[in-house]
Amino acid sequence: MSPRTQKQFEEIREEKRALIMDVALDHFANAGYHAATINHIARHAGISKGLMYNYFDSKEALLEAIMKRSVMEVYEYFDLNKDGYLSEDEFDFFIRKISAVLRNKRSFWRLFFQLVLQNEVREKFSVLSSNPLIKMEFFTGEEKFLLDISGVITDYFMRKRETRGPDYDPILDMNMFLITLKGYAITRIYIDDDEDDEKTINRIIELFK
Amino acid sequence: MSPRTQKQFEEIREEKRALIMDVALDHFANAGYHAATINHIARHAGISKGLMYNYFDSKEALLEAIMKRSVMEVYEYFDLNKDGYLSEDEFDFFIRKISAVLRNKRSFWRLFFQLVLQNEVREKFSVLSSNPLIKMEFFTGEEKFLLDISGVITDYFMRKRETRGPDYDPILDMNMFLITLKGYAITRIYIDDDEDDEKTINRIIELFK
DNA sequence: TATTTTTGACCAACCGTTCAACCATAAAGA
DNA sequence: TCTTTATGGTTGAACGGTTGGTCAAAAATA
Repeated sequence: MSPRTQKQFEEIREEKRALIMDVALDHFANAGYHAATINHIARHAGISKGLMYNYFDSKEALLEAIMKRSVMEVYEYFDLNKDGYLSEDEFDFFIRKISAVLRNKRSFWRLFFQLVLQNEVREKFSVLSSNPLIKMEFFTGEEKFLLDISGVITDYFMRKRETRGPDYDPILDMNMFLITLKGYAITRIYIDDDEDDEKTINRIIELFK
Repeated sequence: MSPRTQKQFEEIREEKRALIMDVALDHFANAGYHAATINHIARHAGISKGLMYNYFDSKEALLEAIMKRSVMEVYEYFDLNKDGYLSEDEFDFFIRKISAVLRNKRSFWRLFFQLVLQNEVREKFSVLSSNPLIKMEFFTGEEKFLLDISGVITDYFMRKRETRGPDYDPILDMNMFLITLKGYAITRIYIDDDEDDEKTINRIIELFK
């Protein structure tokens, strides 16, 4: 018989797990995964080194948990399973959502880009992405998680062909869109306070709507 | 007295130094600087670990030497000290040069983006860059090296104002150009064989000429 | 033989990880 | 109300392994 109820324990555990993951994400992003140390994370989370291993099996498992949580947060934010269809009216909203998710989760994106830039980490942790930011495949053991907005985007640009003339090249337009999106992402990851951000966002919408 | 002439020694030393740096650059880019090991580099360069320290004082010094060499190569490739002026006619050539320098030195760019994504490495090795790809400041001890094409680009877009109408916003146009350039760079670093590359390049030139 | 290159065993430091021992809590028993 | 007790939280010393770096000795060269 447990002195505390099962639920109490789980709530406390979940809170502490979240705290550790928050601290670790920042440290991973700042120092890089390999240079980051369990000691540093434990100290900044206000717990002992040993306790880290009560919550996460290993440093690698901690990274996996962080990545999975972040991908799920982005996934839920975009709510792609709802319809998976991007209308022209929703396009503004879509771009603004991307802008917001980049701003709000900068540490994650910093870490994400670092990981996908490294071949060996990419293989080890299965953070596969031939098209980062657009397609994120991530699986740990049995579970598999996939965030893929490439289908939605492809669909959107193919439909544009109907309203544009025969000279319209949907593939080229989409590639330019993806390039712009990634360039915007990298820029936004570095520079946080950009007073021209609204202008830039509007221009991107104007160019690809 | 030295059995070989001073010059002979220096030539051999320079060659071996270059070999080590080539191997190290690939390994740093693939595994990440911190995960990369001196042992691995020595083995793949066909020398012993101890000899590494005959050529470079430390792992950090090796990274600095690699970064400095790469920045100098890019610098010489662009030949910016020649005029520092980018005319409209040269714009095509300029974009194609960027494309080529991204393709030819992919390992360096992979490493570069990894480093500038990490705050602590950025501080430690002074690879400063508020605008990566556009401005690279790098100094080691006394020496200082700077690659900055931002001035040339700013100048180019300010001049565009004269031929465009009063509605033309040079700052916005330049920001979009930089975003596009960085997005193109990130894309090109990941994907090496893109049959649509020529189309993309032409479109970028068309958009910002 | 004089000089430089090259080696690999060696070292201290640090890393991720483990574990036996304590601590805190709250229900159960007196 | 106070003590007991069971349970999971928490600690930090300790461990094995790896790393960057050193150095005395050997090999290579002209």
